[in-house]
Amino acid sequence: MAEEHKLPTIKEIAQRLNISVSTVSRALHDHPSIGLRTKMRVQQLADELGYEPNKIAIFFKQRKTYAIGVVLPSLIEEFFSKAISGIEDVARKNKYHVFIGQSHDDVEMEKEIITAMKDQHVDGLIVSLSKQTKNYDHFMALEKYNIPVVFFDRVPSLSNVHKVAFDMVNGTKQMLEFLIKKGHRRIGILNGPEEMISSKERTETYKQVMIKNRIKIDMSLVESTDLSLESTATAVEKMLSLKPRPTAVVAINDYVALDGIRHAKKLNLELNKDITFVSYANIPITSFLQDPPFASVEQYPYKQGSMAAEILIELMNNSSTSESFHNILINGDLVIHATGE
Amino acid sequence: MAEEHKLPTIKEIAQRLNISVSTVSRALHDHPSIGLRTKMRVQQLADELGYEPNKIAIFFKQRKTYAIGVVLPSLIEEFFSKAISGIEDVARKNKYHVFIGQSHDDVEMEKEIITAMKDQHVDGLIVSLSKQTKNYDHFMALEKYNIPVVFFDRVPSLSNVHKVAFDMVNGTKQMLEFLIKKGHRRIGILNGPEEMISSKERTETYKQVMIKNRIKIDMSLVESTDLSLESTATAVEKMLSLKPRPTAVVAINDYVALDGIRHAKKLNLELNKDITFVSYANIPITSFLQDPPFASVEQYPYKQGSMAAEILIELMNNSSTSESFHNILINGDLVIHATGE
DNA sequence: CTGTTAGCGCTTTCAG
DNA sequence: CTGAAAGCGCTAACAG
Repeated sequence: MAEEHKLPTIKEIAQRLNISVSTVSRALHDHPSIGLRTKMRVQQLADELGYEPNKIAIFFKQRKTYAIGVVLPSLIEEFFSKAISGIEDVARKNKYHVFIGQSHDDVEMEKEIITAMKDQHVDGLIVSLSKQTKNYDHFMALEKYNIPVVFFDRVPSLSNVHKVAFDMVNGTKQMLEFLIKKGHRRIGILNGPEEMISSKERTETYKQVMIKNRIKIDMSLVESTDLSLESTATAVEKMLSLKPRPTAVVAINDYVALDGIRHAKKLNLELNKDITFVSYANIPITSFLQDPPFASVEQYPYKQGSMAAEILIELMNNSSTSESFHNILINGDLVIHATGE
Repeated sequence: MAEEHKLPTIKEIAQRLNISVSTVSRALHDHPSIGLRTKMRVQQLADELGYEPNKIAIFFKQRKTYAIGVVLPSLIEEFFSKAISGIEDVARKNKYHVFIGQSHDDVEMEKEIITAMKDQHVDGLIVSLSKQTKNYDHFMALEKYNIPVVFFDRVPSLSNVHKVAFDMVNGTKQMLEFLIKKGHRRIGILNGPEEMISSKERTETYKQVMIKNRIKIDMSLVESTDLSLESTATAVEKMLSLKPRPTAVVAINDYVALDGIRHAKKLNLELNKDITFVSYANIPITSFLQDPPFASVEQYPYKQGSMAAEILIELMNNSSTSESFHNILINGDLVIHATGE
């Protein structure tokens, strides 16, 4: 069945045409210094034989693979799969291919993937950090191989790296101001793990907005979850048993918000009346939900991905000049889901 | 910043040690015929210099890339991202890397990706077809390059290919028998595009089960959607305006079922009483839904992915013998979501 | 306009 | 036990 047809090479073309391989190579590349006659003869024979350049040989020779690696926590989160689409589109436009690796929020896995990608000689990397990652040595080591890295969404707390991230400060301000304008004074936060920069930023912004609006800050209104089911349940429970209960809660993401909503319903609280939940958007089917969060901040994952890819491509082209570091902030937009209140 | 440290090669090690490259190569590979002394000297210097083999050079030499390509319609569907995880796990265990490409259900895109992967010299491919794909020439062409292909989930209607798919006949039987046992006699089908094998199988099984249960077949109870929003809306509308109305509806997937459910509610039908919806599972957050489908058939995407990968790896190892074709059917299981009825 | 030659890094006969 | 040499397919500097 499988005929061991070894594929034709420029060498073979050269022999058949009684010319040199370099001429063939040049002809195939439409080099200006090749005579039209030979060019055509070569082209034609190449077509006849079904010649296709061996990309691996070319990669080897050029020291370039036209591949970019993408490392992220999980494809299952719609946020990331949308980001990938953004990356892919930009990559394709620039003739690059994309390798994807999932860290599943495990640092060791993340390191493994990075190593694998370095071994495969990707020309550059786009990374969203695992939840566990606190040390960035495995990324810094890539400099040695001249592999540029652009981080997105979950970015390191370093200034000497390239990154694209959601503007948490601004997004959170929008949310809080929105709630305050609606009359809420007692606003809770269901925050993420304290190690994540975004969590810190959320807390800081919270304080800042409260001060600006002359609302006294009550840190018992800020609960953290490591995003596991149990931890989230505990946080939600604590939050809803506070006295007095918050009238609005900002959750780190839609899933956490939904957990809060379920719990509130169990307590027979009327949604968007006794208590309002808002969050940062990351689930697909809000429209099918009975009680969606009242509003969420859209984080534009496709845009984050495509911007990261654009920056990376720029870096790969001017590998020489690493003058300054990109630090892009993506502005979120408030989207209202529910009606009522 | 970026030091042009070119990476050490075996040649360099050889020179420094005043031995030949072949000896270095063998020493590094722990070849039995190399003296312990030299072996150790080489190993040590290699460590000192931070030597790492140039994989691209090796790929080039070995004509093998240890990469497998995965082509599927969309990562955003949880079904596929879970399948990927299955593929990745098996691949990693066998030292393979995974390239992913999304066809976005576009044949042209699918062809492009296949070409790109062929150019990158992947050692094998795992594919779930785009909705549009009716002609399989671009896959058949891969034989020429000795790239084996394993299809999964959306597989071609050919017998001379390797494939892993959900057992639609069995899954549909389970569903229908379940409904019939619950007393339903007038059962509708919201089917997928007629070109998809699975749709045909669903219809055939429907007829078969009806006959077996001595229920007269009414083909007006079978509606098709091409899965676009409009088409689904139309199909749902037709289905629910049939007289008499079906008391149960089997939908091709959860999204279609949810559309049906929404529409039924608009008509003030009581769910799981006036009308019951069931479907084939593919959404993540059933537990958060107000009115989930009453039951769905779990299709085990992770398992489909990992089995496809295992078959592929087997094929890549014995590229010689393409004796017979794998044709695996995965059994679904009925999962009840709602209570009541 | 075309050919010769060297070489990318590594593996692998074939000879010692 | 070790070395020399060829070669994978392609590009490009150099020389006509």
